[in-house]
Amino acid sequence: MAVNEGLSIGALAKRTGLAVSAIRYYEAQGLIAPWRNAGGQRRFDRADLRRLSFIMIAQQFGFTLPQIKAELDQLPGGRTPTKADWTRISQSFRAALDARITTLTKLRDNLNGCIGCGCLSLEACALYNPVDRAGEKGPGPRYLMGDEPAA
Amino acid sequence: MAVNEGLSIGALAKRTGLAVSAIRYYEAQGLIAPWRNAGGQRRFDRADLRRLSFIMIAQQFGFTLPQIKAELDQLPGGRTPTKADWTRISQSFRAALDARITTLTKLRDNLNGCIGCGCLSLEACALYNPVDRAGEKGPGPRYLMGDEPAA
DNA sequence: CTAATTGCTAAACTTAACTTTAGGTCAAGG
DNA sequence: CCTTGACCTAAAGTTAAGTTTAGCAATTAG
Repeated sequence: MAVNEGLSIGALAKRTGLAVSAIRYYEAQGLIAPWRNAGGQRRFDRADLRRLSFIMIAQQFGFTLPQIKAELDQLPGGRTPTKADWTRISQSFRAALDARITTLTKLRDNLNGCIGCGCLSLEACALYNPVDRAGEKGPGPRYLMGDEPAA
Repeated sequence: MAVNEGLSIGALAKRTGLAVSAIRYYEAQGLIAPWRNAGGQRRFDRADLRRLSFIMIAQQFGFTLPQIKAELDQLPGGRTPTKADWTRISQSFRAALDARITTLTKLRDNLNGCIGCGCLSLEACALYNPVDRAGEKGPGPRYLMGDEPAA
């Protein structure tokens, strides 16, 4: 337990609450990059705890791993990220979040006037030309909201 | 094109913008229940257009098919649903939506104070005992936010 | 020093929500 | 009547985000 030995994957798992397999998976996806000790085992440093924290929170917000990776890739390569680094990357992040909340709220208000009033037919329903595509959430191809109302 | 022949699956697809395969899939999941014509082909009636509309909108809001089915199952079995029926089922729906928006907003505000300030470490971060689990979005098992900060 | 943990890799399995493919049937127009 | 285009079923493939399994190697506790 010398100061500079780094954390094992199990230790990281315990401290974050993530499964060991999940952490390995994040490495495979390029979200973290541990080094290896003499015996070939992964070693992480403290900064990785914060990266994992960020990943977990970002997922709660509904971001995909590639999106999260894009954010994390903006962190400095060489040195340990500072508070300022984290603040910076959380900015663009916040913007995306705001957009998501706005869209959801608009949709809810439309729901009020549209499904709520029983007008839910394809002709002239505001929900069919949606404000924006509400985030490409969920797996698999996705054909959202239509076209040609009265073909 | 007699008044009472019902719509073919292709017609439905064209009017909703859904893929034919998606509509068949919804039937398999019990979200719609077309009848068959003499030749064994599916026939839908106009009410199904509205059911599909509801499905599409509900998905935009982030609901899963089982959840949507639960709502649709509250529609009257025998007769064609009325405006009042749709209004009623949209109520519980709206409540869930409101909750989702609230959670997201709270999280965003925490992001402000928490990641934004650089405090993103496991000890004493408000985001680690999250307000609520933010919706079981996304496939696969999910271990959310932790425990035992300083084991 | 040895047994019990913990870690390693590669590959297969899981869930949701569909799509694609393969091989055949039905319906509508000319 | 025949040919196209729409439909049918069943089964397999797809994506995301992991988990599970199998068979070994490295660490650590006693």
